[in-house]
Amino acid sequence: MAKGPTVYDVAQEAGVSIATVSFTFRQPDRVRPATREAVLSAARSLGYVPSASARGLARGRTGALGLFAFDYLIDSTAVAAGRSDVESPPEDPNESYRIFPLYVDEIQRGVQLECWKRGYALMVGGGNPNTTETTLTDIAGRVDGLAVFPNSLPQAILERISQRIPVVEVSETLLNRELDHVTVDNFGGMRSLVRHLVDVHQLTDLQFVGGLTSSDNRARWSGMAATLTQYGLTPRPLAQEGEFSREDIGNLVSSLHAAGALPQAFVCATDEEALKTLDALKDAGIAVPGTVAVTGFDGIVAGKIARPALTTVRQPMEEMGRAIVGLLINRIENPEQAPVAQELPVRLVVRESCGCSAP
Amino acid sequence: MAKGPTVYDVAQEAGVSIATVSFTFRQPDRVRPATREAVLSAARSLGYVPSASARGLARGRTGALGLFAFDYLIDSTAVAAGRSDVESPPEDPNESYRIFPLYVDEIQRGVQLECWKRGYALMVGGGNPNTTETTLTDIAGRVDGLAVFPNSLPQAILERISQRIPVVEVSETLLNRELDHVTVDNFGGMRSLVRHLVDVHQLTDLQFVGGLTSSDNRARWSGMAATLTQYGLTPRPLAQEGEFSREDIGNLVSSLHAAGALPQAFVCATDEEALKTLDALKDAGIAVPGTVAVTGFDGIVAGKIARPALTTVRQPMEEMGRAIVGLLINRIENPEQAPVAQELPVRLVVRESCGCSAP
DNA sequence: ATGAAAGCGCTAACAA
DNA sequence: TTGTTAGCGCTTTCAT
Repeated sequence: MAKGPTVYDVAQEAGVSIATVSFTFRQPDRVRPATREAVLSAARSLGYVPSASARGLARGRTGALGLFAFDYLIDSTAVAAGRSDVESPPEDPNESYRIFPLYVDEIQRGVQLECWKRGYALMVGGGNPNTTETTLTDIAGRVDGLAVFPNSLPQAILERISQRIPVVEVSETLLNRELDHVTVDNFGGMRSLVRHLVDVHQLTDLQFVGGLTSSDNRARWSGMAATLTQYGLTPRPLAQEGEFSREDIGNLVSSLHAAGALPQAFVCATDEEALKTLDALKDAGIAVPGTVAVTGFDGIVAGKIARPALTTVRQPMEEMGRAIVGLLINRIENPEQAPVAQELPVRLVVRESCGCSAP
Repeated sequence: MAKGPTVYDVAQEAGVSIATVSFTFRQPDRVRPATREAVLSAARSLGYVPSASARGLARGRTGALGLFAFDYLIDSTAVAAGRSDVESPPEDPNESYRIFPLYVDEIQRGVQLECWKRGYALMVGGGNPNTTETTLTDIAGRVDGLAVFPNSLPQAILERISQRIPVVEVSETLLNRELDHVTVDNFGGMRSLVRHLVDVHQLTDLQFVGGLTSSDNRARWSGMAATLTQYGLTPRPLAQEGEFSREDIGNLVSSLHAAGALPQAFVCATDEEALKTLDALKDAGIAVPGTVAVTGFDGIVAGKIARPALTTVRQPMEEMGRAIVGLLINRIENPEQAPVAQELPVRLVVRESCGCSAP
């Protein structure tokens, strides 16, 4: 690769100064048409490609945004297990994970589209258990703003980066509200869901399933609790505080079953937990929605394919991605503004697992 | 965002020169341990984040790779229609496309993983019908190498970029073999598939379905033709040269059906076409695999969910992504080397649509 | 082992 | 309208 031509080469070829070359690209109207043509054709014939590094250095901004996500290698075996109609044994290692687009992917898509639309380039970074500080500052040094998924990187590093460039968080608010972030109406979504269960299906005995580690989950739980209270009903207490594994859920189900104390519905904090619950219930030979209903939250694709299809609350993932970019750009242009928390609406998606019949 | 600290600030704080600061980060062994500590702690306390732009300018390389893909908004309605067990009407606009990860996504994943592993940052770019030259050179100016999907951008632009930085193409060889590219063993894959159809299912009358516009498709077709010839069989001539739409396939199927001239199998060039064929056959009330078999090529996820599940040839997408990055980095480090064409193996995936029974 | 200094290619005052 | 020029922050000889 020969070192490419620079502004100097183009300037010489066109018989103008480098400033004129720069203007021609940045503010075409500032130069006389004839000059512009000369520069453009010189650039074209030379195969000139402006150096983003040089420009970034000079302008103090890179024109790129970053997206940092944890490198989730989901074990879809567990997810797939809930779907009786899909072959379960992975055919080869390549197919053993990521059968469906995940939450993260869908948001990433929104981020990409919005970035391009707004004229920003997008750098994607991936965390993994041993993300070094170097990797991280490396990407931080390349962008004008960074979007991060919850838990995708240590709080200390996050803090440091956010001192340097705007950072927006998805869902979670780790750094005490100093950062912009986008969330969804978890409380309201859960309220709609619970109302559906109570009003339409006449259910009164609901069990929440989900850890209370994320703020999303906490909001969902409180939405459920508050709504039931309005009806004069009492939600079943939580089984545990932390994350629920497939095994945890299996144990929960069997002990409840053994005690003859099954709820009328398992209201899960996330689709993933709901899928695991579907799976556990199936193992225990308990009919869904016949004997007990199950609901999720998120709206991931796997829930749509599951049988029974999962009733859930869908987050507007693509919109979230776009909103993230909007906040980032807004803050880049407007650094001093107070932190913004943008809340997006969710939508109840009624399918089969709540007791409604298939369309 | 206060302008962040620079090498100068760190140097001053640590009581050394900027060169020493640079060395400390680039070649830690070149500086005395005590010095190193001083610099590191100064950097830490100042919250120093090196500027990628400055570094890129100075070194002549950005340390980033680019991936450019067409912004495929797949109409999954057609795809979903082939699956009788999945609700077909999209619930909302957000769900009307991209139900499953696409070919492109899976490759992108491989690219991401390999980039991070090799210490490169990744910029993703998205083409759309009106990608301007500006957008494009903009991304070209930011990276040390670019991976492009076929048809994701005009050949003229591609040519220009490849003059400046290494470019590797996925599958297609547009620019007359001047570029590195990765392909898969389309010919061999099709041979395995045809042999399966002939040997196991005793089929002798096969109809190819697919446009001959891509080199992948051409290789698949010739693999089929050559293999049948070896058996002394004759492949059905192609119905048309260009791309096959759902409607084209519908017409093909009905005219064949009306003429009582259905083949024993439709061997499709891609999974997407196979899914459309499944769909068309279903509309025509023709049983698959009972009356006629159908096969695809690619191994996209939707084919696995379809009913009957699609027999196909799977491309090692993640591997392809990794290979692309490998070629790119190799050429960056070794610019003068002759163009490389790396061919990856494929694997026959027998499912139901060929007549085999579900596992 | 460390410092001085010359760029890397571009932008943006400021002049002309 | 166009040219001059001083950086932007970092790397990298070349001295010391």
